[in-house]
Amino acid sequence: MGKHQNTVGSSTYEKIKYDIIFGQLVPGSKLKLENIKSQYEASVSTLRETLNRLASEGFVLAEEQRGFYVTEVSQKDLIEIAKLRVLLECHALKASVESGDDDWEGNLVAAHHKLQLMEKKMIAGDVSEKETWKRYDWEFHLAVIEACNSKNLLDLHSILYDKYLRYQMLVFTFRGDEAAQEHHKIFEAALSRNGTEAARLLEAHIVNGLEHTLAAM
Amino acid sequence: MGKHQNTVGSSTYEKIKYDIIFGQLVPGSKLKLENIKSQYEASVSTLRETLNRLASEGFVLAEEQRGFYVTEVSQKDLIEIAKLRVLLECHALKASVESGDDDWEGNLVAAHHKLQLMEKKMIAGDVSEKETWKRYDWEFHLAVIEACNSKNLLDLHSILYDKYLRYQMLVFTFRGDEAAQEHHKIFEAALSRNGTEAARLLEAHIVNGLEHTLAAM
DNA sequence: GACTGCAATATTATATGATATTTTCGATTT
DNA sequence: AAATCGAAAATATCATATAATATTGCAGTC
Repeated sequence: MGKHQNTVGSSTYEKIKYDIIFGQLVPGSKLKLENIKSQYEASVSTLRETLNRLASEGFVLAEEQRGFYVTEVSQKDLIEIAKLRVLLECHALKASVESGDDDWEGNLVAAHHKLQLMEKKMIAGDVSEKETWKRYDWEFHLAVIEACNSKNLLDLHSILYDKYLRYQMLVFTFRGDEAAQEHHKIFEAALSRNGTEAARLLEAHIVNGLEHTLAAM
Repeated sequence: MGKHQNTVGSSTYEKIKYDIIFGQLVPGSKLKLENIKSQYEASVSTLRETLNRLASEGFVLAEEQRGFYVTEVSQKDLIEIAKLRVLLECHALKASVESGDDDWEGNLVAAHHKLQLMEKKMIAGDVSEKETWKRYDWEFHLAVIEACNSKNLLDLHSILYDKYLRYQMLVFTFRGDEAAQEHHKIFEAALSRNGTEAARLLEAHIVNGLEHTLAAM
């Protein structure tokens, strides 16, 4: 089967990226190679490959001859990221809504359904699966824009989403019912092929999330 | 002085990136570690760091346990990149024109002046310095958007510009007078703080370049 | 006594060559 | 043809050597 066994490199990449996004590695802290070597059980060379990749994506700061640091966070940076996400995701949404086929609709309906189920659980007070919830949120947002017909755009969006997510995790507080309703409205507008309206709703959704996070910082 | 001596890693990064952008390394070709090791005079580990960085940026394709390849080119990819450049650069331009201060104006005037001088030379038939010309083109486009007040946006734009440049170099033909006039109009609109008009002109400039390149592919 | 500049030392990052895995490809067999 | 096996080639990983940066301690000065 397609179950490809992971290399040490790719799995440490996943782990470190995860730990940065979910706050296990604190912003600004130094990533001393000898320390993280034991923590992630990989050799220096492998770690350097990983850290160079993460530096390209902006999760790590690589200072020549001085080592690696977890990227700092700031309100300004969050605002920049949110604005860029609005710009790219709304653009992708409009393109996607225009050219999405039946497969796209099917995927979208499925992603929305799963997200909705999870949101109901969380609103009911069960916060045990916030991990899964975040995955479903990602899958929903991706499903909406997936038919935009631009791999380059989807790749950029993916990184921006993760950066935005990092800030959300930093000050984790559930927006609950409000966000769920916004998702639902976006879903309906997209499915009825009203790109302009869906983009408007998506922008509001992101901006609301931004303000919520800023207020908690 | 701030003249920091380069590490092997950063200089091989520059070299390989340069060779990809300027077509020295042909699209799709395999980057066998032993081969490029002698060509770029660096060890396997150092090269792997470099190639991982370039893979994050999209200039290299890293296939797990199968090695590294120079990213392929295609008309579809070029179109995607041009569209994204329009989206990001026009957005940045409008923000920049709104908030640019005197320093921004000064920089812009200088960059435009230098570009213009070089364009005159090239139109007159001297194609010996296309290297410098390209740098001035970059510096002009950067100067226009530099006051957009978003490091994240400028970083993304920089990578997109390089990807676009790669396609231009692939089919190198000088658009000459036409492009020079477009630059001049963008410059005037930006300086007179007419963001909407400048963005419209910039979009046309990029789209014209795109069509020129597509036609030559 | 506190501060500055300098040298010796310790720590850390960078780079390398060697080793262990994995894949590729051709020869052989079914 | 398809499948299997094994040698050769390539990648992934590691431990170690080299080079740079930070730190410490000590004189000399204000």
